[in-house]
Amino acid sequence: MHIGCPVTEFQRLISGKYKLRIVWDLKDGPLRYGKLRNGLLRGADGSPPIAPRVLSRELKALTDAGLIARNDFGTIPPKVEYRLTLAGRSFIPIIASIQAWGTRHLRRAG
Amino acid sequence: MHIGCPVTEFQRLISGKYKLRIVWDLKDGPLRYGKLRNGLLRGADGSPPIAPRVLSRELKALTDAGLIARNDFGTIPPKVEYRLTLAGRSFIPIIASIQAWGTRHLRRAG
DNA sequence: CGGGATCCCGGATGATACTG
DNA sequence: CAGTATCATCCGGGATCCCG
Repeated sequence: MHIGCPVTEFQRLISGKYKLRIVWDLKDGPLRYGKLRNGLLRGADGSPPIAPRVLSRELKALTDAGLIARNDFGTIPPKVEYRLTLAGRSFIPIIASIQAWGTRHLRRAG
Repeated sequence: MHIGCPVTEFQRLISGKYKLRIVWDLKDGPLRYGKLRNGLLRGADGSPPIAPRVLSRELKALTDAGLIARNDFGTIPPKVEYRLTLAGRSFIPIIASIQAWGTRHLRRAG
């Protein structure tokens, strides 16, 4: 596949409702699937909880993209950790900018 | 509507295949609909050209979001310009970071 | 506990034709 | 020139069930 424009590619890369949030939530260290899931639940303002399929899907996409890495401990019961790769970590400042920008310019409508 | 997390809100805001590109392409000054359209065509690597409906839709969304402004000259033939608002302009550095990051980490596969 | 398999739905995207 | 109307389609997202 061709890459025409890095911006457009980025668009595709983070397409997915929770991708940025996932990367962001991993900034302080590895998290297990369940923890990640619970973190994404925040906003009990009526927003539906994330479906396992969706979280799984986005985690896989981010892993394939090289932003995060999967650590399967292979135990019973299962334990799987996700952590940022170097590429993923290098992206954190940008999300921070986004967050700052959003806080200033997306100030709630209601 | 509630805003849980600025990052998630941002996700929603730029959801749309070309939104970031549109903002980015406007950074050097206002552009007319057709110019914008042609600019988005780049990447004649087989990627389908943007459908008028889609461009129109994204422009409206960005306008509603307050990132760009629409200037209708009301002439025949029609002339409509789009330009960044202050909020939109303040977002340019972030897209620049994204571009820089993408150039470093999304290095083309082919 | 961490998902995979399956089914469903709505919205986003795309192609084409048409108009003020 | 700058869109809108219309129709077809694809895909992301959600819900549920189940298994190792």
